[in-house]
Amino acid sequence: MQYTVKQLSDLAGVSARTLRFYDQTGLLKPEKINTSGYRIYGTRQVDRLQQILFYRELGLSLKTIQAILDAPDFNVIHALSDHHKKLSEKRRQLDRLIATVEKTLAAKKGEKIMNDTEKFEGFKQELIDKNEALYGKEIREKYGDEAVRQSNEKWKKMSQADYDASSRLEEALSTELKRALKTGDPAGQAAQKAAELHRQWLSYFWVSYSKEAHAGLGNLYTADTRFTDYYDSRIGKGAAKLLRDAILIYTKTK
Amino acid sequence: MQYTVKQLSDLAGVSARTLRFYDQTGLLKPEKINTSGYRIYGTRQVDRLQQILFYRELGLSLKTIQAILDAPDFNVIHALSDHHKKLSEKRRQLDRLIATVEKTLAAKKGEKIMNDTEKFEGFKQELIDKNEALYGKEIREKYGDEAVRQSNEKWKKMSQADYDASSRLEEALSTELKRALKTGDPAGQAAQKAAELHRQWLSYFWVSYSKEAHAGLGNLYTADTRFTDYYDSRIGKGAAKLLRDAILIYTKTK
DNA sequence: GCTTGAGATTGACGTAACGTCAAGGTATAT
DNA sequence: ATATACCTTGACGTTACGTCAATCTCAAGC
Repeated sequence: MQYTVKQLSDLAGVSARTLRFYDQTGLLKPEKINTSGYRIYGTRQVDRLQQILFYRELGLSLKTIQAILDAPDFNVIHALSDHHKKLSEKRRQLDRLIATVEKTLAAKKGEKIMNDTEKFEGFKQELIDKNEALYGKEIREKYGDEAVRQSNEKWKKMSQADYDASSRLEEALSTELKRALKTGDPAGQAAQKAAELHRQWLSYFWVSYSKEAHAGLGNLYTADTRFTDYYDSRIGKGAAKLLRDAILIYTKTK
Repeated sequence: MQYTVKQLSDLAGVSARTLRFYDQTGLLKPEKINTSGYRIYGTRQVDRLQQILFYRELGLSLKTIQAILDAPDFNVIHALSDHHKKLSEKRRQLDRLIATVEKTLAAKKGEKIMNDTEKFEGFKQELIDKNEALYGKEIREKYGDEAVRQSNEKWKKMSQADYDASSRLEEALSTELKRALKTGDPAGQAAQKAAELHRQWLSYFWVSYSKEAHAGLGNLYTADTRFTDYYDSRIGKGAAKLLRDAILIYTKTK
């Protein structure tokens, strides 16, 4: 069997550059060079390459490998037994390493959950307060104390899962809004999808959804600099205004 | 406590050159430079160095380590998961390699003949090959070569962003499945959410989605020990079966 | 005060094992 | 005849430092 560089490299799973490099260093010379200057490898080279890769896997330097393979008393069977032993050992090492990574990962995840929970609690309280400050009076007047109490209850009961889900929605909204910013068209597909996501996201926080309230919140986004800053800095300049316009269109047409 | 390069290098067991190099790349800047131009390290730097060496031990690149240390809560889990994946891949490859050594040894001893392809069976580690090995045969039989080819094409073109997104989905799936395991109910909210996430995840790998194919893959999860082991070890005992059942319900009812 | 040896500094080049262009020649199918 | 895939030889880039060289600083001993 005869192979060119590409053929052998495909066979062995190494790059053509690697084979040229091995030729250059004398580690693996081709069987011959044809009239066009192409490297041609034969079966003996294939076998030698296999040996090289075994040793390479063990972490030996190419220099060392060459010395081993070119030693006059090199014994293939002995070498292979040796490979087997060392590879098994290496696998045990790798297992230990993986276990360590897993442990670290578990610890970090634990940390993150605690962190998120804490963040979440703080975030919840903040939002309840903000909600109360923004809408409390108005809603109280319109729908009575009971509605406000219910809303706040819902808030407090909001589970971690809900929070996670709403976070994911927020991320999706952010992505969509970024896309929408490229065209800047509030009636476009991306912007309308963003508005829809925003409605879904809202449903995690409001007891009942109404188009008017949604539109009202949209207006707030440009009227209140805290919101504008939040969206513009996280998503891009003009994001708050774009979202507002998208919501206005969304609530009117859907 | 304050240290010069040599003192810190002795303390931490790294060379002074390493510390200078870390300074140069910004990975570990000294606390201050004294009037003679000496680098002076403080306690915070000692702690950071410890972190660096820990992650270095795990095999992460200095670039990655810097990213982790400079953006703690965001990057670390993803980076470690990523690394874990790589290490696991490496482990699987090692297993195959050991098998190849055994085979080669048997061939040499028994004068059996191995063809050139067999000689390198354990060495290749491309994702596509692996994907092909895992899903190829089954899917090929059921849905034809074209589907597999297209899927491989999709893989090749899959961008880093997609990869990241699919990793996140995988993580979310894992979380949801763990939650579902607590009740064990495949029709429950968590399990159904897991099935949905699994569908989303799949969409990153399959060109076209069909309920039948999805259900088929679900069945594979319990029929094939490779999958069962994977899910059960990573998520919990019975995870594979639960996911299968959830998928079956999901594909029938949605 | 002077010497001496350890330790500090900034370059700058070296190393391993390739990866990645660039510029050009070759084989082959249409 | 041309497109495409594959071949060639440079030559520079990469990672994580090692290894000089030339020079400066510090603490100790005489």
